Amino acid sequence: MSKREEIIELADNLIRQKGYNAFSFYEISDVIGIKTASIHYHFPSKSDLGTAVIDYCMCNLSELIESVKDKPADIKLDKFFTIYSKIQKDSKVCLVGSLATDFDTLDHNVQNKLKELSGLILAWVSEFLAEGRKQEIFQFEGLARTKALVIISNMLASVQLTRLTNKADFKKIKESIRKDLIKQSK
Amino acid sequence: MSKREEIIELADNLIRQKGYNAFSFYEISDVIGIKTASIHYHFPSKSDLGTAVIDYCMCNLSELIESVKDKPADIKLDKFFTIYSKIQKDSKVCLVGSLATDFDTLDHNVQNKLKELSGLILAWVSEFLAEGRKQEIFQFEGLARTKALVIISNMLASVQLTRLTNKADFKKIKESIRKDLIKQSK
DNA sequence: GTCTATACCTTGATAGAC
DNA sequence: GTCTATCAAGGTATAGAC
Repeated sequence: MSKREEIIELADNLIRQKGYNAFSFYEISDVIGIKTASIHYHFPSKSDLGTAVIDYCMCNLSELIESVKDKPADIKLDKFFTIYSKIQKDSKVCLVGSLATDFDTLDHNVQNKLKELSGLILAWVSEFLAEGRKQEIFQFEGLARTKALVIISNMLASVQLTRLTNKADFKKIKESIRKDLIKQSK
Repeated sequence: MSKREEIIELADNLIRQKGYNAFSFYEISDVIGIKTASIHYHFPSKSDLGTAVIDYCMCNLSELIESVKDKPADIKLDKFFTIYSKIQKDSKVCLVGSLATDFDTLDHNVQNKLKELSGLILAWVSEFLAEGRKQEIFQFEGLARTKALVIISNMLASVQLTRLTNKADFKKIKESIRKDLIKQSK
């Protein structure tokens, strides 16, 4: 892994653990054994690093989407849930949620990139929800896009909320949503 | 309103707009016409101000809970939704969500106070959900506490997410949840 | 690409006068 | 209670040598 990638991955983790405004170049330099000035060689400004982190996240997500594109909708839902299960296991939060709370403090470049990321997530989830309903795997009322917003909201906030209540709550929330969505044979 | 209250209210707004680590004493001093040193008279440290903000939020919520305690469950649900509608109108986020993303950077006093606040919210919502189901106003499966977690998650994240997608999405999410919950006469 | 050195700014916080 | 003055710490960022 290149130093550039190392920096991005560490920054990603720090943002999701502490928030964008609380992590510093020094923390990165300290861990990967490189001086703060050297980080500026790879990323001239903190905003450049911020956008790179979001880009990295979008690439990973795109790969995941591609890798399950021929799988049934319920498998896609599982994959989607797994993203947040992993996040929650580390007591972190998701990138979108972390950056959304700091939105007003971000540079326009970072803001726009973040909107791209949320757009990608929303499009994917909307698509496999619609697909699952058509194939009678899922059941829900209204627009697929609205249902996607509801489900994404749930995951996004669950990882935040279970920092305050109980780690076990995450699983309960997840199972409750799944149960509501999966069509019961009555 | 006392200077102390002025400071708390402004800090509350700043946390929900920019995040805990991005707001500074200077911003407060600038707005309410008092020097930063004077703020330290009221709140020796930033953590003291942080806990005071959460306390203030808990007091307001307790008053709201008390004011609707004899009302039917669906009115309570409306009141609960209205809290987030107001937040969303200002493009802000809720205090719990904002502080949850910064959780690891907060002093223990602030962390504990925040857990108290989330406990209060969760207890109230669980209670009126259980009550509403018993009176056959609401319908849902499983524990009231789990359903409360799901609904709180939705509101908490909606105000964050609609910063990135579309302001109108908030209302759609809200209506979708309400429709799912309110018992249909079939 | 990475280093040293350093500039420059913003913060939270304190001391002491009024 | 509020002020002025001041501090130490920590942050991003740049210049220039290697």
